[in-house]
Amino acid sequence: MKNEGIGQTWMLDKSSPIPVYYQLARLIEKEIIAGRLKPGESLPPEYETADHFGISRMTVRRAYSELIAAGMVFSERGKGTFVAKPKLEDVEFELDDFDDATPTPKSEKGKQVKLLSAKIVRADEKLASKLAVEINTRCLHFKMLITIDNTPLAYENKYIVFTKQSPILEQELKDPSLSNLASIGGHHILTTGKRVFRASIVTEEEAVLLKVNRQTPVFLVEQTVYDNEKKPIGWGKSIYRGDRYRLTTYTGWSLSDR
Amino acid sequence: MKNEGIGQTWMLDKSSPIPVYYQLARLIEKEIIAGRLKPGESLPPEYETADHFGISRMTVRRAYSELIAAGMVFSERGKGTFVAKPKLEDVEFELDDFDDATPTPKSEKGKQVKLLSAKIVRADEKLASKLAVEINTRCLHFKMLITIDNTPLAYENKYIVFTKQSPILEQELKDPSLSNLASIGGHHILTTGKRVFRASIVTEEEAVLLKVNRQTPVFLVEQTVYDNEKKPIGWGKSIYRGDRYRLTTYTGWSLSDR
DNA sequence: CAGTGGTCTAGACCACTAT
DNA sequence: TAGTGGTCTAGACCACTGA
Repeated sequence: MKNEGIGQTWMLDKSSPIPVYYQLARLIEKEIIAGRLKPGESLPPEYETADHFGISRMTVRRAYSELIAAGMVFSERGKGTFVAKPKLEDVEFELDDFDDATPTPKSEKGKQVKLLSAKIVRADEKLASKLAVEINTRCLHFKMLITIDNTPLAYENKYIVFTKQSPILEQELKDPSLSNLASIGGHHILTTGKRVFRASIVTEEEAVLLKVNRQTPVFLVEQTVYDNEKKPIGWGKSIYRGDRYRLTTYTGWSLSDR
Repeated sequence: MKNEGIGQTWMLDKSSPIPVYYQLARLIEKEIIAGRLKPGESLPPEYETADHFGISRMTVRRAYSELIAAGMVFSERGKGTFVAKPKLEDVEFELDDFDDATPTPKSEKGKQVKLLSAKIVRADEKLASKLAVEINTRCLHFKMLITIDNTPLAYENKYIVFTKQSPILEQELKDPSLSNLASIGGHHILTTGKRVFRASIVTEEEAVLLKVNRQTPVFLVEQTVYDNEKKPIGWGKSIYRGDRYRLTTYTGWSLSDR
């Protein structure tokens, strides 16, 4: 978990108009993105980094703070500062209890992800454009069904760019989130993701899989996962039962509840 | 726009285990929430606050930073630090161009909000529970239709607790967002809001209003706006055409694009 | 115990804004 | 020019962690 300093050479330009703390933060960000600083590993302690670059500890703290605010690292008093695990799937849906009166959040126990199929496909025009690859490029395709207590809740289709060294390990399919799937194929740490939510109605096929009536409302969720270089490496289209899922957002001020 | 210092008396306890910067931030937050520091007004300059409380300027900066991070204030170099206008409706839907290939965001020009009705109603059981008031409490009820180029896009029902001094001014109904509506009735600055999104299907009534077919998918958006004391003061239920609206979220790391 | 991050100080110089 | 926020320093003491 230890780490041997950041950047062999001086890469901080104190005479630059760009603040030192920002230069340092970006430098560390690059180390993380490049994979030379991996999730779980520790950053050099503040004193050390300050020494190494000949800057004040407060300036180092400012740099670390930026990374903390971005969610890339976290610190623990008395222990150190560590690279965080990227959380791409953190805008999770909640299961809708669907009873307006009782805000009791149902437990997600019994939640299961069933892999319906996993195969290699050739990108058609649409998929090729989503993944920004040539048509006919080979991609991994996963179909999954999410159930709770054997009731189907969601149906997911996920595609990731196929990169030769992609042995599909049973083990890695236990949590087939797009970000985990993408990490199978030697891809780097993921940096960003995008989700688009639409309100829609089940198709025939989906109705059968989800065991719901025709005309059942659903969330249609399109998710793209990007590379370090912001190139798409994964794309997915999921159907969430509108009668079981909801999405909640909070806005506004308040120091108190943060 | 000037302001005469924060807190007449010493309210900072330097011997407390609670950090001074945090005490100060909360103190200023209270001033803002209480309305003694209004949006647009300036906070005392950093030097002055530091002097006033006998603390270092860096500590004041840390406090101000917390408020900036919370979105309550903002600073401008050379000018000062100012109380921000609360933005409650900032998780706006985007108009869906609905053509997957072209990500050209349609302009929202021609967008109009038509007030269908505005009246005083008595809270039924459901509304009473949403607004945390007694059944039969009087509330203002607004029905609105949002159109663009005369095409209906969304239908909104909003309720706010009626507080006697609520002269409904035409002028204030031009932008009938919940937070603006709520400010009509002498309510304080709003602090927080919650939105719940569901996927659903239009009712008969809504289909007529929105001029869409039966079975059209829609977003059902429930919004609650809270008081400084976190008591609900407004509640709304809106229907957004699923074929014209979408919701986008971004997740993950990256210092670069912030 | 030594090592870490958390807070705080009392200065400093700078860039920007307004007058 | 005076006033503001933005950055940075070189210390300090503390609370917490782990061996």
